[in-house]
Amino acid sequence: MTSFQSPIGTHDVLAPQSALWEGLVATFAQYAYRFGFTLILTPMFEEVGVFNRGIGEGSEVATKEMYVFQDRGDRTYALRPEGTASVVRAFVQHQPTTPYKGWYVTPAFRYERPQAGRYRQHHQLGVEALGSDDPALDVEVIALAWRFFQALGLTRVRLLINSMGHDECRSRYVDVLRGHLEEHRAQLCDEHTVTWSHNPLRVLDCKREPCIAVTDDGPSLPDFLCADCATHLARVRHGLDQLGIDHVLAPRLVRGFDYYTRTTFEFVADALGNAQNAIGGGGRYDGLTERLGGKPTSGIGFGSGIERLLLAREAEGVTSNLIKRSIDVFIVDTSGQDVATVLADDLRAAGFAVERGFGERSMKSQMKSADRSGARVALLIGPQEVAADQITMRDLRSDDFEQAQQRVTRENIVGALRGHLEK
RNA sequence: GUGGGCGUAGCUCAGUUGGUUAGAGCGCCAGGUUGUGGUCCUGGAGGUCGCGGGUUCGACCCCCGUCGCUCACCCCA
Repeated sequence: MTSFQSPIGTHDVLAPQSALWEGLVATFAQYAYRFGFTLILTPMFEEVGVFNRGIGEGSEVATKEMYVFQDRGDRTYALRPEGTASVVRAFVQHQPTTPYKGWYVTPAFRYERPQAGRYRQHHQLGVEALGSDDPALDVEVIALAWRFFQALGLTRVRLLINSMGHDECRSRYVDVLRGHLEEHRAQLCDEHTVTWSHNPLRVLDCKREPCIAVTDDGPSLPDFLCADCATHLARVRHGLDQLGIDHVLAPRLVRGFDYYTRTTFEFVADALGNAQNAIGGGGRYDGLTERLGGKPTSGIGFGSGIERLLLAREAEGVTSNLIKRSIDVFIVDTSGQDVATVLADDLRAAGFAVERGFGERSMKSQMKSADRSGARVALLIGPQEVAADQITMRDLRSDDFEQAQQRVTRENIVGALRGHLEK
């Protein structure tokens, strides 16, 4: 019989790696709550229009990378390629009181060729805050991300920030940019000599020398902001300065989704040496609720890729665990399994993480399992202990047989164990 | 979608110009007398050499195809 393996671009995560995921998500949840966000769960698939209208039909993700499928009722759905559109759809549907602040953790799906830091199923955590256009909210969202990265132990992270303006500022800029590109279209890279007029902003994002040269001495987006948008950007930057969050203005930062207005930002991990070094990003999307059929409501959010965060930690050599995931006690029972069964239940009820030997294995063999389990203490139960209604408590970190080991009565074991582990 | 590298035991890898029963380390299991892990010693289990064709007296090795992994371009988390 042939076996199966995980689909292209997907991965199974087992221990001990999975403990890093647990710790990372728990850390994010903790910070999200500190900042006043509550958890939101939305379906992993949506009507395809949620994403087409949300992130923009012309975007790379919507046109080439979505997992679209028909269900048995002939409805057209798509697995979500990012987090924001679903949350905003839910916001429009349920109309919670504002300001609404939700955090999420979710798989995201994009049909692409996998490579370092890029997968067909990856995982994002993020927040969305709707109902206020106060730049102080932008600052909070960015600060949450920043503090979270710090908590993960990341130090080599740069924050790039820009403003897309609102519709009018942006279209004025795009017009001028288009003119500039037309004038210099012959000097653009091979791809953009053909496609520059379709979406001029994309050219800013191009990493090839010719396009960089052309756009470098072209119009700069921040110069085209209206007074309100310019003030907004300035106040966001002022807030970041107040918090000591270093950032640089990145006039060519436009990002891949069409919904952004005003503030956009991206976190780059310099420890990641490849092209997939963006560990998070986001921005303000003041027109998105309307595009999804709701009332005008301003919003801002950010998303971050779990796989990339873990890669960045690894690249920086951060080894902290984030969460404890080891067992406290291993029960070795050579008198049959009855004592172990009840003792394990008692200890678990008392809050200990308990593992035990299974099968009629020798004490030596079970001790070996105890050692490998990482438990600090082994509890030994053999015929002698059963006869005396006692348990032998052995500290596995010690190599001194006499000191490491003591007999405890069955009824005192919880207290003795607690006392020992707290030492 | 395009291109480079790679697929041998659970893991990391050897495998000479194609030549008998395919190896190592780690891991796993069991022993090293009378109930005790981590070091040491001994033994053992475990592989359709990714899969399918082809060349050859003979293929892990050569050729073709295919699947997968990986890296890069593009784009993004």
